[in-house]
Amino acid sequence: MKNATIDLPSLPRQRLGDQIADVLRQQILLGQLPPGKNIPERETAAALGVSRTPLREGLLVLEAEGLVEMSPSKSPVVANPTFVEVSNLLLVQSALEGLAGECACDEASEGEIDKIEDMHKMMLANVQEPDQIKFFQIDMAFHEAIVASTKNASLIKTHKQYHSRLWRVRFLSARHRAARDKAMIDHGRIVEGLRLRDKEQVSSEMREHLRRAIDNIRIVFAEEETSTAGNG
Amino acid sequence: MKNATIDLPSLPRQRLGDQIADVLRQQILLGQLPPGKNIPERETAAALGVSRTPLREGLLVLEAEGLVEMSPSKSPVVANPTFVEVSNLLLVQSALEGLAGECACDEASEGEIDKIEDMHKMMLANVQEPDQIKFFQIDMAFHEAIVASTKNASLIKTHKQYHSRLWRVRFLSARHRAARDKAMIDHGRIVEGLRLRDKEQVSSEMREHLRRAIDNIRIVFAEEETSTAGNG
DNA sequence: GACCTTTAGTTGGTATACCAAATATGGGTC
DNA sequence: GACCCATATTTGGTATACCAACTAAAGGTC
Repeated sequence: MKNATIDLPSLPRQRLGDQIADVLRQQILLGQLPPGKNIPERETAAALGVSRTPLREGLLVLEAEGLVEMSPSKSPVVANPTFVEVSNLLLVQSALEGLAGECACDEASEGEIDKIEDMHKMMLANVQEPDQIKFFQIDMAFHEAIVASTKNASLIKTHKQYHSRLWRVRFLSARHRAARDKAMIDHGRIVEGLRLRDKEQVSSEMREHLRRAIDNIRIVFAEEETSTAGNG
Repeated sequence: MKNATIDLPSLPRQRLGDQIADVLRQQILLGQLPPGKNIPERETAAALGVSRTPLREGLLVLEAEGLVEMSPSKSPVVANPTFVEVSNLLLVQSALEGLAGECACDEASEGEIDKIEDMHKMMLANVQEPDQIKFFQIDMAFHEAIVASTKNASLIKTHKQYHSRLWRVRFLSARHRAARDKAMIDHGRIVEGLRLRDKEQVSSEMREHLRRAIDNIRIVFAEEETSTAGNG
């Protein structure tokens, strides 16, 4: 096993547990720690070059976020949500982004809207590129930027957590060209509404954008169903 | 100091850290641990009859919920949110409850709506009682019951967290008779909409109900301002 | 040969011990 | 007498050690 020690700054600017949570969260989002994977405490702590105490604190953070499930006498495990659970998550996220759209019309500066529009244009330029990761990352940044422009710290934090839990499945969904095309249409209307500061339009477009995503994700789960059935 | 040891079941059915989080959360909500109060780890652990490790895990839970703030080399402290922060929390909660109202129209059973209506009637019977705590507790249970009827686990959990953070300030707000009267009107429309399964009505009533609460809470902060100014 | 029992090993849960940073306090100096 | 520096104490952060529950495997019995 390669020694995956994370770099420890001599001055602990941040709690080690939070840094560990960040590292593990990245690994989960990127699929290096796939859903269902065990995360034994001793082994993982040794691999990261830390003790069990901060590792455990990091795992508890991820458990609170819903990315990891812990149960007594069993190794913590990367969450593997069902379609219904993901659907529920998307509903909540749609409500959060609906609010974000409304607040952004009040709070976003022109400069922030400029940057949001830039992201939209960059996505348009990449919509037919084979490099899906780039497209997807800008997609996520687009949504994050709108939420950030509301300056509502609670909204930003809660949205970020749902973002993490939905990252993987939305990434799988973004592989479909049709889903990307639909997303671009929605994004265009959102940017347009932001320019006009039209709360009603932006709010409902963002809300419905995510609700439509549920259908795309149903396809992803159906594919996974057939592929796992083929393996068994 | 009285020994406030919590009862430890010989079989740890639940993680000790979570139990500790529950105990401290109750104490914060009830004002036994008022905003700004220090929660030193060693002292508190000793008072609860546990070691620092699980106490710390409990504190981290409360920090994630926003009820406690932790910073290096300083005792954890009970959060003391500003009006702007509370206002932001209420906006998010309004979005969550708006979604809950919509989903409840689809998912709530007739029996669940019966219980929700019972709570409403019980509040009507207590609206002019001096026992504000009882009125307030039913008020909170009323909102919780509607959210629970959606069967959306993520929504329930996130709503519960915001519920905790808003508990104290909403309790202070509920002392005002005018606020209670207004609440009863809103609740009546909500129950009516639930019976009719009118998503649009229930959703917008619940959303606006909480947004109106912002004004009541502004009054609470104004009062606190003057009272602290008087003390200084 | 199959099933039950026991035991060894692994897991997470908790307590304790150690460390470093920050702070408050007391003594010394100007 | 006031201000500065050194030190002792208290804080949270981390590592380690211990424990109880669960699991799985091996050996004995029917």
